[in-house]
Amino acid sequence: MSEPQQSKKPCVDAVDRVLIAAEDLFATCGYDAVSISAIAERANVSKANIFHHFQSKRSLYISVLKAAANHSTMLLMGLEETQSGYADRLTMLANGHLTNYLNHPNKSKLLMREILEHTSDAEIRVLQDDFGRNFARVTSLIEKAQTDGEIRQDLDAAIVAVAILATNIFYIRTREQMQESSKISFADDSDLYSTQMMDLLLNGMLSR
Amino acid sequence: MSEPQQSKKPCVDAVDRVLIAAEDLFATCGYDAVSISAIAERANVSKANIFHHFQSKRSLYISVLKAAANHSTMLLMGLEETQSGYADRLTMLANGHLTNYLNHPNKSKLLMREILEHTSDAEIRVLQDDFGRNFARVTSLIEKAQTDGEIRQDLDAAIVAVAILATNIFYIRTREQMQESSKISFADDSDLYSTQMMDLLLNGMLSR
DNA sequence: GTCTATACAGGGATAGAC
DNA sequence: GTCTATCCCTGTATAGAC
Repeated sequence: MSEPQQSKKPCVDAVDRVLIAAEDLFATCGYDAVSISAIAERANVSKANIFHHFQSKRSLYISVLKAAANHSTMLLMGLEETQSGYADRLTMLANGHLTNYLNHPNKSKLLMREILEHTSDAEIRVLQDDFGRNFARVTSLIEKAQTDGEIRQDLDAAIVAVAILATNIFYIRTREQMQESSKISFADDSDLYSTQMMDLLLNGMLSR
Repeated sequence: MSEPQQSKKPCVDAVDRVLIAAEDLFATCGYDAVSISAIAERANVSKANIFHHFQSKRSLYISVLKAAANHSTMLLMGLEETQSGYADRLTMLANGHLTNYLNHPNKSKLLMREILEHTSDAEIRVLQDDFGRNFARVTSLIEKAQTDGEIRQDLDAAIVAVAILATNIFYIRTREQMQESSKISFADDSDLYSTQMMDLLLNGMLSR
């Protein structure tokens, strides 16, 4: 239907360029350390133009966050219907969670910052609730596995969920530091990390 | 030797009041969101006075960070000499790590932020190196446990260390959110959390 | 050591032409 | 929709009196 864009150099329209620049800068430097001027410069637009499209700096930030959230939210869907055993499903879940984040480092940095920080802003509470719902979904998957007897029934399902998510998040956030200090075999091999960690979580670390 | 201080209301000298105020504000709001004026107001001194004692905002921040690091660093010491089995030692380690952070939320927030973020600042790299050394110490404790046969030898010791630290850090950072969403039994009982998590890590989650 | 006053840069946001 | 120019405020930092 629409004509092919007459490729100007940017080739995406201004709003998108602003959103991309903002995502990048906010993710790297944090909200307060980024100025509208910096975003404008990187997006090749004027400051005033940004304020034309977004009511305020904060609302631009919220837009960026929402885009990131939409992108990451529906990862878990479809997992409930898989046929394989629960251990496999949990492994797939952990792996999917991890690679999604590694593939979109900016979006994940932004979301994590807001989820781990305790904000009073209503718009952001929504994101935290999103996360809470996803967490609950993981928990209930684990509960099913317990009913089926595949997972120990004396464990709190939430503890298991925390273990899976926590280790993933830690890995993502500290990967770069680990790479520097060498000696850590899984630092630049997320599959290796994932395999070993799930082995530990599933089977424990004590010798038998 | 020294005379008892003639208790003025503050009862600590200006520099300390500034450091305390700064720690509190930086921990809660982050570096960029805190202004010298805000610190001055809370500490009951003038802006200029802060700049008299600290060369710049950044150097004040570094001072606060260093104080926090000194306080938290030598937690692990003495653990190598304990007599009990490795499983107990690791449990004590995890527990100590956790309660230390819960008892000093501001210091831990500040340190975590800087450790998890990838900074280029040389002064801050020092803190990250500190953390790296502590991490290495935990790892080598685990390696000893493997040599003794108490812990599975097919596991990478670093994976075990990551699992312990990651779950603790996640717990600390998300405790408040968990408390809101109820249904999470260990949200306001860190001992319960610690016990259950170590049970999971030591024994795994699969039924047998 | 502590203050008041001030310099000066950069921030967010608006006005108005094109 | 996009720009240039501008407003006003707040931020860090300094000067100089006490």
